[in-house]
Amino acid sequence: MLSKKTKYGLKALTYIARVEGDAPVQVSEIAASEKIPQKFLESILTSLRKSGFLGSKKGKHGGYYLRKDPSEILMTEVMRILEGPIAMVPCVSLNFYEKCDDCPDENECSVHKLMIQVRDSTLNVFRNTTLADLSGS
Amino acid sequence: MLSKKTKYGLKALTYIARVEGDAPVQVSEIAASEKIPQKFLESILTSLRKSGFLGSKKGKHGGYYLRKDPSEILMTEVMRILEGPIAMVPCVSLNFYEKCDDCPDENECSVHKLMIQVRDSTLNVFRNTTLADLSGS
DNA sequence: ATTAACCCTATCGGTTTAATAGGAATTACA
DNA sequence: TGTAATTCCTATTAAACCGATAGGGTTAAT
Repeated sequence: MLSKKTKYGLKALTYIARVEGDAPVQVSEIAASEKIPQKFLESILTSLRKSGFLGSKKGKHGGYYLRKDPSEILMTEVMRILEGPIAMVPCVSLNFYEKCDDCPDENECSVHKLMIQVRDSTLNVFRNTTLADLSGS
Repeated sequence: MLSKKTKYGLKALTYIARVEGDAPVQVSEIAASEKIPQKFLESILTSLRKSGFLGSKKGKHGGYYLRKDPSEILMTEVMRILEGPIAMVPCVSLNFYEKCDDCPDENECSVHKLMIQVRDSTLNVFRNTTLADLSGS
């Protein structure tokens, strides 16, 4: 299941990408427009800022803005920040690999084989989708 | 994340498919061989029995057996029983659809569009994989 | 009768998720 | 210079879910 955090984060990024003029976009505006609890959204935008996707301007008339062109923001990167590993099991994760306690040999594990296929097909989607694709009509 | 329940369930099904002669396979044997907590595994096999994948024989020398040929057990079906929806959000789920509270129009939701792609690519894997594929060398 | 196995219900501790609370720091602008 | 608007920071919470365990009931082979 996609977490609310990820869902809200993606919607917020899309909103900013669509709206963006020169002025930064305020949390309150995004929250109201996308029906996202404001305080929760604040924490999500913070993590997107800390990971480099967003910049912020403090104080009155402050807000958030994209630090890259939407076409350069890949879903693989966004998903890994918001949702964590893309793979369904750590033993097939490229960025968050962990060995299973049980499996003596990954190559003989039926789950391993299946989950590699799922990972690859999902990666194929995320690698070929950018924020520009999401925000475009 | 794939739940332990699903992981254990898949491993158990694979084990049964590989071992199967005429005699049913015992929970204790699967649990020991695959390093799965036995009581937990019992509950998993129960749900696989109730959903028609497995049959059981009670009493001494009892156990579980497949009710269909492995080549006829599709991952789509197994995953839906063990893990639930294949889609990452209910609003793109084929079998567990739910409308989002927020979204006024699904067709304009960027998350919706992205998650349809992910769903389809994952479905494509599960629809083309059977237990025979998992248990085959 | 005894034993081995599945079957059923309940419970529990831990973790994660989603959200809220309260204020501190910063900036625009009158 | 003061006030309002806004991001920033830390802490807390309620609920849900997950993984596992407990304890026995039922069934069947020998």
